[in-house]
Amino acid sequence: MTQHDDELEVPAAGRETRAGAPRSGAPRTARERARAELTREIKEEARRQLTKTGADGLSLRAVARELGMVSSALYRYYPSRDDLLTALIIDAYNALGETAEQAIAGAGAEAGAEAGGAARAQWLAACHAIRAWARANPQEYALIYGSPVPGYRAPEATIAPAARVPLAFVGVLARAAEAGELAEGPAAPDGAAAGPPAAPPLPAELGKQAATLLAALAAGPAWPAVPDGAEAPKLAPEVLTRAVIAWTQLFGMVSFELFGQFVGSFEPADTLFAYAVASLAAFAGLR
Amino acid sequence: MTQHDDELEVPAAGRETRAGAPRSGAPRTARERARAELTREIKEEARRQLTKTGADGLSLRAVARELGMVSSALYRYYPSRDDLLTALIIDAYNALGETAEQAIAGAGAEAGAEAGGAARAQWLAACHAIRAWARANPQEYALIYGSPVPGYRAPEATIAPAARVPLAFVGVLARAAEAGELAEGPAAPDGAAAGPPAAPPLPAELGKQAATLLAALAAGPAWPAVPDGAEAPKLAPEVLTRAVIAWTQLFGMVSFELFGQFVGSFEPADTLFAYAVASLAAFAGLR
DNA sequence: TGTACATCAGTGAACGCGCGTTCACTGATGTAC
DNA sequence: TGTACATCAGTGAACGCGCGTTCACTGATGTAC
Repeated sequence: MTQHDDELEVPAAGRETRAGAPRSGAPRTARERARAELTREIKEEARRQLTKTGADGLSLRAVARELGMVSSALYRYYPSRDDLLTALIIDAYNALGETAEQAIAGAGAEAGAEAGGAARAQWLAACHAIRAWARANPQEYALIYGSPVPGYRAPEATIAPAARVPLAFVGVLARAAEAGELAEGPAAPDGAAAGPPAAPPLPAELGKQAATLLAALAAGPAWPAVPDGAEAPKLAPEVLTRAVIAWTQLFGMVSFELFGQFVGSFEPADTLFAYAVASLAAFAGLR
Repeated sequence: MTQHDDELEVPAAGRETRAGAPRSGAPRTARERARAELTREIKEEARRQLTKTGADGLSLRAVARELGMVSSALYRYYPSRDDLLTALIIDAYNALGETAEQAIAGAGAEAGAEAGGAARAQWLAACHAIRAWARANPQEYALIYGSPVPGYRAPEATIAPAARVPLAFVGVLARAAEAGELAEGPAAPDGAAAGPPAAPPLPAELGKQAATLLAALAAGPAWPAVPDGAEAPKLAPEVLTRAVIAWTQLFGMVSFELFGQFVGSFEPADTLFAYAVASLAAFAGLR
């Protein structure tokens, strides 16, 4: 499976030939170029079909048909249907992750002028970008945040891409903490004036879980979007926990909107969404 | 379709014979009893299979096989696969709705002694009951709150059962409003002492949507769990909107837990869940 | 209470479809000398 | 630069499977007189 995962992205190149050293960089021979291109085309056609049929309607034969190939030819590129699905899932996570990261980068640049509130602007931008992406790519969204495809078990290779969005949010909070833009620090449980979120204190077990996760993040190689600092910034468990809650609210709302739970009530959901996102940014401590 | 929906629950009884008047009540003849029973058994076997295969793995042939019938025989009971699915969906919505309603009723009874906070206890009880049901019936949960089954369009008959949970929550809030248990009334935008939620004011459009929905609820026949009062209780648009946000958070969190987005971080999610639910109850104004 | 007829449940065969995957094969592309 | 061999992409047929739905049928259950 690990071998496959490598092949999914850059199929022949990046693999060792039997005789020589591993090849580097981009494909060189016509064969390798053709292979890389077809691997991409198959994935794109599969994504196109996903749009119409949903995750488990995805059919290798239909993809091959549309590409003018015979179905068995696909097995030169993806060893099974599940591997093709995995590639689509990874792509979707990455696309959404990049969307969020770019929104944050963009909001950071814009809001650079004003002194405070930059982190809040980034947070809101990420939320709105995520919603927009989900609305533009509902089937890909459903693929990663909908009910799991029965019989399919996501391989480890999906974990890192799946973490990009949460990590992006954590990055925003970390920068906010450094810049002193959080309404409530870990040691200041009740700053009355500025309107801090009125949430109950963390239960012990929850605080431990949050601390463990923070430690893992700090130790991990992929602390997000915090330029160069070898040390991961400190973040209070309270803040992380509230961010997680805001995160679940965000995706709960997007899912409800996409999956039709709002029909007949809060539609269009734009205003509700903006209000909710702003409320939960405040809840997370951003001001 | 409307005719079918009637048949799904009480198949032969409740329909008119060609010659006479509509039959009333429970099935009388052996045939009618057998029919009602088999209709139920088919649905239950289908639900059992759902547990293993997921929504679109549901197969009429497999259900028939398990019941020792020939597949075509099922068409005497459900005119198509989609109708069977619809029956399962309606059942799931009703089961979850009833779970929530009973939790509320139970918490109401228990907390009847203490003066205040009854509504808050009911709210929390409903949230925990919903999560427990979802964990106990993950496939049924996925059926109604997961990604929509491609090619299936939910008929109108699902709307009312789907509304039970949100209506139950609204009922709790309505009673809380009457009892003066809400932290923030519609006319009191900033009660400083009691720790009101620090949320931005409602945008105009959102207030209008909420008001429209409230009016529809008041006019509708199914104002929930408010004993007898012909007039629907008044609820501030702000309160309704925040409740909707809490509602999306609840289901977002349950979905994340069930669909595996928490693996490796906040698991077990019990403490996180309790904390989140309490926080958002406060956000909705319950104290 | 008994008979004649109508209704209905369940059968078994069939239609027509689509799927994932394997396998022996051919022809083209690449490599080593 | 040219030839001999190895690698690889794509073909076409096949295996074995399962599905939803239709239809003419039989036998049992129900109803009217």
